[in-house]
Amino acid sequence: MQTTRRGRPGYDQQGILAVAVAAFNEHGYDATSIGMLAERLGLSKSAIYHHFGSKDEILDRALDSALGGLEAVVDAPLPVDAGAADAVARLEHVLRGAVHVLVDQLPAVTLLLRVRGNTDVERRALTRRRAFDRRITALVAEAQAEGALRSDIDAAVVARLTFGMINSIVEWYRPGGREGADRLADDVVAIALDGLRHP
Amino acid sequence: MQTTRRGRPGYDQQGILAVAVAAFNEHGYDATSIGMLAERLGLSKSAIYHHFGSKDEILDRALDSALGGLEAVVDAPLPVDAGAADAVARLEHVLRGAVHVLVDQLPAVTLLLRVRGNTDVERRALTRRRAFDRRITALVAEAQAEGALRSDIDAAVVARLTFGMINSIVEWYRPGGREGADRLADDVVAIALDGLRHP
DNA sequence: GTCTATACATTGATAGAC
DNA sequence: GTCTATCAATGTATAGAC
Repeated sequence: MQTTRRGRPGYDQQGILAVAVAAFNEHGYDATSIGMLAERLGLSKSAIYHHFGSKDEILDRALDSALGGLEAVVDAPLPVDAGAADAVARLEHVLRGAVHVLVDQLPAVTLLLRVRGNTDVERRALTRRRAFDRRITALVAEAQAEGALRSDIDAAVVARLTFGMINSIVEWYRPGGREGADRLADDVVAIALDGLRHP
Repeated sequence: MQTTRRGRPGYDQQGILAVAVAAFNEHGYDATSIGMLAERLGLSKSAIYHHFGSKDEILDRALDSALGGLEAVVDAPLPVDAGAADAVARLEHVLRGAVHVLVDQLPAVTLLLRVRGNTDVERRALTRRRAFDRRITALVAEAQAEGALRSDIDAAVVARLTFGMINSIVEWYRPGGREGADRLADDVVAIALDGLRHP
């Protein structure tokens, strides 16, 4: 890890990455030139190429960070005890975890959600995203089989619509707003599981 | 309207528009060059400039089409009778209508949802989108005031999450799939209003 | 670790013939 | 309504000095 900052004026990869991801989200990856990044960083274009081999590599690092965060949520869905929780409880925990990853890594996840698969880097990221989706769908199907969730809607559709709701948070959530991540996760779970209709 | 096709080999604006929107959605607006459009159309670059003044103008036309469709849904929310329906019924009707517009104008709406506001054309489209969002939020607030919807979640958050769910349909829905638009609208309304939990 | 200078491809857009 | 030819600007990336 060369994340340790020693020389004062110089940037390290993390510093450049943060600025780059912000710029990618503002203007889109393609519309963001290396020159624009250089300007924001107060560097020359070639200084950036000292840290990253290509523009694609910058994107690759950012996407890996976001995917790692999301994968960690489904990899460790156990809240406190090791007791085998039912599928709905695990699903609810995953939904809350995903909201928190979205909020905590807002720029990287935002970038991830806009990837369309036009380059090798983007296609690899999409493959990992699809694997994530399949695990969510399996969890939904399990909860349906347990009789805890309604079974009149296809599990894959449920997974897509529910995560569509969660993912849309990157479109409007800004840190420091009225809504905290915990409250937001409560709202998402409330709508997804119990609906908007007044009880 | 010069949509009427007279000369056989020549393209009209609509024909070019359809190909352009598809390309924009595949590669992103910025990554799609006029040269790529010319190639797909079997035309030269300058032939395209005969139909549209600029690349921006092509985007403008496409976004206007998508926005018009969505605005029509909230402008005429009355199903059959002119009787003043309650707010929940009107909201449900708007949700279903939005799903249908998404499915019917999938390419144009997909493009609209990816706009970030980097040019004047994009900013104008975003302004119209925000006006649409405000009308949805008002409808939700009205339904909450009537006591039909739960009031423990902010109306604006409800509107954003619900339409986040609907908008995410463009990410995976493909015409001709198992799920028809009507069925999909049923699923969205079922989850949003009544939730996933087994009754 | 940063710079200047530059190579080389591609871009959006225009001019003018047919 | 379409073409060829061309422009100026901008893009990614590299070479080599400090």
